[in-house]
Formats: sequence, C-alpha cells, structure tokens
Amino acid sequence: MSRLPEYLRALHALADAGHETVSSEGLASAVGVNSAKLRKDLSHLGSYGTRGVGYDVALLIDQIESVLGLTQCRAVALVGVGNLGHALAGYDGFASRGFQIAALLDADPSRVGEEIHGLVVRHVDELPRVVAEESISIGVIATPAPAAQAVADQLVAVGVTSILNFAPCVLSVPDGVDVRKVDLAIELQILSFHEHRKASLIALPATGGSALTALPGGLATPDTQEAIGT
Amino acid sequence: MSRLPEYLRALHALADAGHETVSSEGLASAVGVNSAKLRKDLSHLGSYGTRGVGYDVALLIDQIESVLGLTQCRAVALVGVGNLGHALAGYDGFASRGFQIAALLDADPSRVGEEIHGLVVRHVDELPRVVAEESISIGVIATPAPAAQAVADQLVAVGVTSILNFAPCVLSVPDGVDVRKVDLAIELQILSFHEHRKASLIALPATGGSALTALPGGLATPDTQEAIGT
DNA sequence: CGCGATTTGTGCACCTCTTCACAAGCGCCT
DNA sequence: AGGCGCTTGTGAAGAGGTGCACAAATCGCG
Ligand SMILES: NC(=O)c1ccc[n+]([C@@H]2O[C@H](COP(=O)([O-])OP(=O)(O)OC[C@H]3O[C@@H](n4cnc5c(N)ncnc54)[C@H](O)[C@@H]3O)[C@@H](O)[C@H]2O)c1
Ligand SMILES: NC(=O)c1ccc[n+]([C@@H]2O[C@H](COP(=O)([O-])OP(=O)(O)OC[C@H]3O[C@@H](n4cnc5c(N)ncnc54)[C@H](O)[C@@H]3O)[C@@H](O)[C@H]2O)c1
Repeated sequence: MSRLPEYLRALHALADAGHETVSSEGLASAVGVNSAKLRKDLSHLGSYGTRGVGYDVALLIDQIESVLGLTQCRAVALVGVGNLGHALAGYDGFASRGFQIAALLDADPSRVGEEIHGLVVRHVDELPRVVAEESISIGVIATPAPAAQAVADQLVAVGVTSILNFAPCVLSVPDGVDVRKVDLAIELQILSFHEHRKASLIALPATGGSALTALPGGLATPDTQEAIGT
Repeated sequence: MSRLPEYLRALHALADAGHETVSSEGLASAVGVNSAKLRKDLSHLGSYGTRGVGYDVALLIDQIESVLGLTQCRAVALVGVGNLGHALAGYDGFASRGFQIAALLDADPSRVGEEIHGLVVRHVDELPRVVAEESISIGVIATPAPAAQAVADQLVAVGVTSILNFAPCVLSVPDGVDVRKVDLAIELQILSFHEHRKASLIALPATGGSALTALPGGLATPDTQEAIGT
C-alpha cells in the first residue's frame, strides 16, 4: 500500500519521541487515517502486534522498511539540474530516509562540471557509465517537459526500472518500468477546484449551483489530507 | 475528479498541435486512462461531445477550466523561501496554468527584502496584510517540517482555505480547509517498494517470496502512471 | 490463578470506482 | 433521402477499498 511510507514517517517520529509501543488508535490518529484501516494494512505484513499492548515501534519500523526495500540505501540519479534540480540536489530529506543522490546529470555543457553539494554534474551521455558505477536504482527527471520522454527512454535503456517524473507530461515506458509523477500545477488546480466549489456553495446555497459543483457524493479527490467539511 | 487537470493538460497540448476535436479514445490514450472512464468523467460535467465526431477541444477546455475555477487567475502565497521555495518562485509553469505567485514570505530576517524574480520577500508576520492586499486564495508551505503547523495555523487564521504542503508532516486544520501534500520521500519509497518487489520476484520465482512481496492483487499503488507488468 | 481491561486481527456489509458492452445519436457518402 | 460507420453516453456487472463490530488474545492486578 502507498500508505506504508506515511506510517513509517509517523513511526520514526514516535521513536524519536521515546515511545516504545503504539496502539493502532494512536498511530492512526497521528497519520490521520481510520484505525481499522491501519490494522488491516499492518496485518497484511504479518502479525507484528501484541493484543492488549499494541505494536512495538522499533520492530514495526524494521518490518515496514524491509517491505519497502529500504534496508539497503538506494542510489538515485537526478537528470536535469536546473531550477528544481538544484533544490532537489540540496535536499537533505532524502538521505535521512534511505536515499542517496548518487549522480547529477544535465545536457547543458555549461552546467556540466559544476559542483553542487559535493557532487559534480556530469553529461547525460555518460548515463550508462554512471548507472553502472553507482548502481543506480531510481531515476529522477527534472528536465523541461519536451526532453522528459527522451530522458526516460535513456534511463530505461540503461536498465533503470523506477522513474520519478517532475515534468508535466505523460511518459510512455515499457512494461516492468514504474513511473510516478509529481505535478504541482495539478495539485494547485485540485485546490482551485475545491476553492471554487466552496465559493459556489456559499454564493448559491439555495439553487445548489451548476451541475459541476453539485457532483455526486461530493467529488472525492483522493490523496487529500483532510476533506472539506459539510 | 482529480483527473480533470490531467485531461486539461492533454487538451491544451492537443489544441497547440492544431486539433479541433478529439475522440474519447484519442484523449484517453494521451492521458493514459481507459476511454470509458474518461467518457464517464466528462459526462459528469454535461454532454459536451458530439456522437460520431468526438469532443470540441476548445469547448472542452473552457468547460473544464470553468469547473476547476480557473476562469480567474488565482493568487498564491509562498511561505518559506529556502531551497525549495526559490525553485518554486522561479517556476514559470504556474503562471501558464492560471496561477500567479503573488507573495513570498519567510521568517528569516536575513531573507526578508531579498528580491526573487521580481517579487520582494516579506516577513511572515505581514501575512494578514499580504493576504488582504493580494487577495490570496491558496497558500503554499515550503518551510521545514517543525514550522509547518504554525504556518498552517497562521494561514488559516487569515482566511486561507486551501493549502499545499511540501513539509513532510501531517497538518491538522479545521473543517472547511483543504490540505494537499507533496512528499518526495514518499514517492521514492513507493518506487523503492516496487523495485524491491521486482527484485524478489526475479530472485525467488518458485517460492514466491515472502508474505510481503506476495500481497493480494499485487498491492495497488494508485496515482502511479504505469503499472508494472505481470 | 483467574478475571477484567485493553487491543489486535478479521468477517461482513457497504460503497465507490472501474470496466465492459451496447443502444442512441450524429455526420458523411451515395 | 436513406443507409452506414463511428462515437458518445450510460446501464450493469465486477473489483477493490473502507469501516463497523466483535471474537480472540494478551497483560496486569488482585
Ligand atoms: N522549478 C520548479 O519549481 C518546478 C516545479 C514543478 C515542476 N517543475 C518541472 O520540472 C522541470 C524542470 O524545471 P526547472 O524549473 O528546473 O527547469 P530549468 O529549465 O531550470 O532546468 C531544466 C534543466 O534540464 C536540463 N536539460 C534539458 N534537456 C535535457 C536533457 N535532454 N537531458 C538532460 N538535461 C536536460 C537543462 O539543461 C536545465 O538545466 C520542468 O519540467 C518543470 O515543468 C519545476
Ligand atoms: N529542497 C527540496 O528539494 C525539498 C524537496 C522535498 C521537500 N522539501 C521540504 O520542503 C521544506 C523546505 O525545504 P528547503 O530545502 O527549502 O528548506 P530550507 O531550510 O532551505 O528553507 C526553509 C525556509 O523556511 C523558512 N522558515 C522557517 N521557519 C519559518 C516560519 N515559521 N515561517 C516562515 N518561514 C520559515 C526559513 O527561513 C527558510 O528560508 C522542508 O520541509 C523540506 O522537507 C524540500
């Protein structure tokens, strides 16, 4: 499940706070999910809880990290060291969660050779050698959208089977390759939609607004952290 | 639906390419979804397609933008102008999709006054005035995690009801306030999970691996762009 | 040693979302 | 004008996720 990383983060926070065990209720409220859902999720990994007590925080962390394959530190290659790439290269939140940015690549010759946070930017044509040398397991694309598909093809060609894409476009990759995308404009548009809906509901409480704002069940937008009330 | 922004992006691309109409099949393949799903989504906005022909691209763009509340350009306030904040402030992909970064705010006095892409960084204490002056409708949090909750509270206090959070933590906000979060480490961990699973399946094709790697139905992780094969 | 309080693990019902399949509608060609 | 092919819109079936409610299990305490 895609919720495991969130549980993991909450568990680390609890461990730092000194807790040895957590109840499903406690962990669930920390993550913001239903406790039954959390128990069902955890039960899929095996029975690592103790009835009457709760879950051992340290043990659960180990188990989840084992499931997620975080027992080994994974090396990621970042392609496209522009505006966003610089920020990502300097982000310390990766290393602390089991990921190491092992290579920076760019196509712009004027950027190649630049040193960023201890890493030297290399040319994207060196991808085959870099992937082999650093045993890269994940590729991150932070190039402009028109270049993203070509970069993805290059990554796939050298054996990378997991890609995180920041460019606002859909990538087509062969079966067996996993792509996740992060599109900030989409996030903002979803917020805009809810904002628009809230405004309509206030403005037209009687009429109910247009067909668009009165969609069935209130238009569930998953992944949202907190649903809007009423 | 949270898919509308993706349709919108594909439609803009089609419009730029000179297409006047699209079939549900064509648009669906461009976005990477089932055509029946797309038709059902669009039918919820009303009947804007012509049988035997398809959908009018320009009309559909207008309709979706209207639903998403993008007819007006929305002003967003960015709080936390650090590593990530700088990248976001310089991102031109917001303006082109109906959003204008109208204010930059930070708590660090040494950052206040700095000019970034034509905007001057102001102190976070000026939030009430800034929100009123610029009629902010969305707040973006790019501060370290420990400060995120306080910033969220401040945003809510001055009437912001939509928040995009980049800090790796859960925010608690009152009902009626919408929070979406972007956590890159979670994205990487989900990729790591699939990577781990692929490796296990190759290494242990007979035994089927541990209970973790053999979860029912193959552990759906929604939001993924392309499922892994077999 | 037994009992009650507490918490996990799970069967079950519900509900949403997805996908198939097809009738209805539209335009084009003859 | 009529038929034919193509595409939309939608009913129905299927799948999957969610939450309730409760039995099973464990600990602490008398
Ligand atoms: N800046 C942001 O905050 C932000 C936010 C969300 C999404 N994005 C997206 O992330 C991507 C990058 O944004 P940015 O602001 O960093 O752009 P940018 O123009 O600043 O940087 C792009 C970099 O990619 C490099 N590049 C171009 N083609 C390449 C290729 N074929 N191979 C390797 N490198 C190549 C360029 O040399 C440049 O250094 C864009 O798709 C953008 O839409 C950016
Ligand atoms: N840098 C990245 O690529 C990246 C990627 C993913 C997530 N994030 C997350 O985004 C957040 C910011 O990351 P960063 O690398 O930009 O950190 P940073 O330390 O470079 O910047 C944080 C900024 O927030 C400001 N700030 C601190 N407290 C504040 C407050 N109470 N009010 C207003 N401003 C305040 C600081 O002055 C600083 O300028 C972090 O939570 C980080 O985990 C960053």
